[in-house]
Amino acid sequence: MSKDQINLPKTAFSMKANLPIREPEILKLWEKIELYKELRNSSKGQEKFVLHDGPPYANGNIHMGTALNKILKDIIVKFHQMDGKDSVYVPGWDCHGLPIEWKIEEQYKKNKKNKNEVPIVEFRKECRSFAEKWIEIHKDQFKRLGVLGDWENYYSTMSFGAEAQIVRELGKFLKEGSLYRGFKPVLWSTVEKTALADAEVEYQDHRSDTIYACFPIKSSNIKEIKDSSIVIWTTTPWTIPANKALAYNESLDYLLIQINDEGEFKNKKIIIAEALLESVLNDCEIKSYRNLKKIKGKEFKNTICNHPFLNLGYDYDVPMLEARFVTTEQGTGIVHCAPSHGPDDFNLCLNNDIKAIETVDGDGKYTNNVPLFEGIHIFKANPIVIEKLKEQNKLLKNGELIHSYPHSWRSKAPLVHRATPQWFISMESHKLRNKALKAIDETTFYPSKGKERLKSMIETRPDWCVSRQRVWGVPLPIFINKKSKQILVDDEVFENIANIYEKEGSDCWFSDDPQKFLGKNYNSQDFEKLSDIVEVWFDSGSTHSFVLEKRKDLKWPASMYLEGSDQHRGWFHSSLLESCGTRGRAPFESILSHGFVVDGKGLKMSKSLGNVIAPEDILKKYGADILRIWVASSNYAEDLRIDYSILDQHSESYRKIRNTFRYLLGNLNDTFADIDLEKIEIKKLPELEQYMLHKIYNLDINFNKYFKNYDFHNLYKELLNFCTVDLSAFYFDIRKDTLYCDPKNSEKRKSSLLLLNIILKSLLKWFAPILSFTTEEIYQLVSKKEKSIHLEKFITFPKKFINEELNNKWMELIKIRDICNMSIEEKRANKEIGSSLEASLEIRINKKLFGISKNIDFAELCITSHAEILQHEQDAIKVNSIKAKGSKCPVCWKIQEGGCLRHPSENI
RNA sequence: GGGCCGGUAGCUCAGUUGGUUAGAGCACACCCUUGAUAAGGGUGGGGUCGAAAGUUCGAGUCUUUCUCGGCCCA
Repeated sequence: MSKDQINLPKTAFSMKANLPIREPEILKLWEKIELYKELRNSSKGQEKFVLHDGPPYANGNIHMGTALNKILKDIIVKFHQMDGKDSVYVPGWDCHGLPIEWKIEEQYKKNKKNKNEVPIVEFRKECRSFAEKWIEIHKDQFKRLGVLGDWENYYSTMSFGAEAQIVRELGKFLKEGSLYRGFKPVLWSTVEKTALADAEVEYQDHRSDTIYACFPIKSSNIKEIKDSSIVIWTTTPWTIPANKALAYNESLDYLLIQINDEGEFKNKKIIIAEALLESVLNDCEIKSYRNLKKIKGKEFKNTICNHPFLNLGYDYDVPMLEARFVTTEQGTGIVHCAPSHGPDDFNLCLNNDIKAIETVDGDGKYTNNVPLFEGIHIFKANPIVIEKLKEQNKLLKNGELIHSYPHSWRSKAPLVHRATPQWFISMESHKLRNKALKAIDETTFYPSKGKERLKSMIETRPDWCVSRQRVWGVPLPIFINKKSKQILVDDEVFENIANIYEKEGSDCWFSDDPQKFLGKNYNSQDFEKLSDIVEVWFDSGSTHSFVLEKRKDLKWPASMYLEGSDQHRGWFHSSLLESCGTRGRAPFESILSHGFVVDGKGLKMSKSLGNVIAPEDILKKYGADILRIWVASSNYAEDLRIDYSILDQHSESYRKIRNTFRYLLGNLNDTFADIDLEKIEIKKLPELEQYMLHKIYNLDINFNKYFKNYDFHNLYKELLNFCTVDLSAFYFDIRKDTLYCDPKNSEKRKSSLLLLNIILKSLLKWFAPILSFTTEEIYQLVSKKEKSIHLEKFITFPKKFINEELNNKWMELIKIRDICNMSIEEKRANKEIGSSLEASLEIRINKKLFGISKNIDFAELCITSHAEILQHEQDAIKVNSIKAKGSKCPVCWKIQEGGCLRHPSENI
């Protein structure tokens, strides 16, 4: 029996994918045909969908989080493109900032160069070329993932145009008056006279003076405590002159006690946390005391104290404020707050309208804002503070403590928190908070929980500090009048600076004559030029202004911002504030946030756990399409797990999908007919084909529903199930007989080929945004219509595909088929039957089922040689399988008595 | 330490307003096939829904506590 008599599948589409080799070839094709340009040309005039890229930092190789982010973006961009929109994607990079500064400094260290001896402009040039280098590396890595975008015309926050626009944006805040000069504590070295970043800090043991100091109650709702004192403990007595508040924890219990010991404090009443009673009594050597009252923390609300130096000119109120950072680890359970000398203190005070002021200058000496202490160096102030406290009878005890304390990595000198002049954007002065909250309400969030997350952050955040004392960034375009101390606010000056940056970048701020920036209307002698730079979140928060607004191919606001959920405090946040401040609304219509990549057990990836997987490893072992399946099939609303066993399982699914395509291509012999769906005469098709068209229509409805909600894991599951359940195990299996063994011109066979064509076209398009490489590989094999699958649009299926009645009927038929299979399996287990074609079915069904089964060939449906249907009153469905009688047709392998009717000449 | 989010079969995910024996695909086991063949088909096993307590006639679903994990803040 020769095999040329049957129509076996034949295709050039290999079963083995070999994605790591094949995908780069497809990338070359996309480059050759200039796919991104083609996409733009072909979508001219269509409604725009603009997913605005959140810029990754141009530093270091991409990791799984970046890969996830870019692939998710690409999937969404491609979906909208195929949905008929002009879906534009312009990738960008965040370039300024500390991490790059460090990298350059590290290089200096290696080469024994001193940063301070390098001119700023030269240093900045090195930062710039460092960022440029990484942008190029990232570009290739992102392209390799299959991400389509305008790679040639990407944006960066360090482009001259961006730097210029950032100046214009700041100018808007300055002009409005919401950008103001304030003070904020930063880690400061009085030796180097400079601020230090966290990474420049070394912790070493340090001996500090400690004090227990008393703050007398001035007024309180608790009447029993009015003649008593709050006791605080601190390791920095020199900050007492800068004290502005006391912090307590409302969930702690406190005690009012009276000291009985002889001495200065006899009969004095003090308040401390109950949990710290023992340690305070011990430290302060209090032998005898009386417990007067227990106080709940929350009762302290609205209590006001006096400063211990009340009689020395410190005659302001010291309010008690509620703070969660107060613990019972050490001290008294009440913390003294100097907003100029601690971040916690600063934030707490800021939220209670107590601003930090300049209490200590760059050298470490008190300023004239501090009575009694002006001109004294803070490191020499402790003994004086202690002495004054004693003098005022406010010192319960003093001592010493050796503890871990921050030091400069260069000079090894101890550091302090010092309030330095900083620039803030007010959340309140021009109703920025309200505008932002309203904008959040007008934004769609995927998943919806993102809305509350962003909202609660905006509701409570303090004013936005936009200045940094660093080098690698956009200089704050601020001049201060030396005499009046007024900030220069002049549109012409801002625009002049912007125009200069536009031409030559912002380096010149540090090197050129200030007069160049001031123009003709002001004399540079009269002004101090600031050397602060803009914090990088303002840079990236402004991308909408120099990317979305400036480029003709984009639109403002963006259709979507899409980032990891950490960006609720990052880019989503800063973009929202910047845009609400300057334009009164959000720069996005929707926000999609995704979770974090964790390992197979749900733990975060870390070198020490050894559970890190790099995108590169996956690309080498599996290919980008497998990674893209992983993205599509994971629920991004939560954290996304990945390990090799998970990837192995996804690559199994990929094989199933690939083989589905291979079956289609094989039976179509790699020839593809583009069928006009509207012209199909559905009623002339066999019922099985009609039923499949209904399934396709239904699947497309779900597909669209899921896509509209960006619910890709359900969408992918739906497609995968269609391939395995409806095609492979059902339609394909049943139709093998017809496709292989019917004459080529048989109507039934032609109908099936028609379906295969439709299925191929549908699957290619449905899968294209996810399996970008594999669908292209197939498209290149069969289609001559367009240059790429990605230039195609989704199919609109004709309504006439719908046939609910038929669908209901076939759901019943499939139930019967399932029972037939169970019956065959019984006989198979007994070794009576092997292949299902060795079986003959006796199906007994009730009247109703019998009615709908009249024209149905169950032998065909169940792939048996024979099937008989009998009407039975009792049983709904009962099936008995017996071994088929007769001889096996050498062509179609059916076992029939009296020979095969289809292949009579082959019978022996 | 605080805030927010989450924990359903080995894996990826469904589970409407609380309502029958908690579902799908993959993986697994066994069988069949050898004309999708490093493929394909069939059948089957597998979950005390993170834990405990509570509300209810009834809880995967509501409440509380705990636990584990993630993000942000400190």
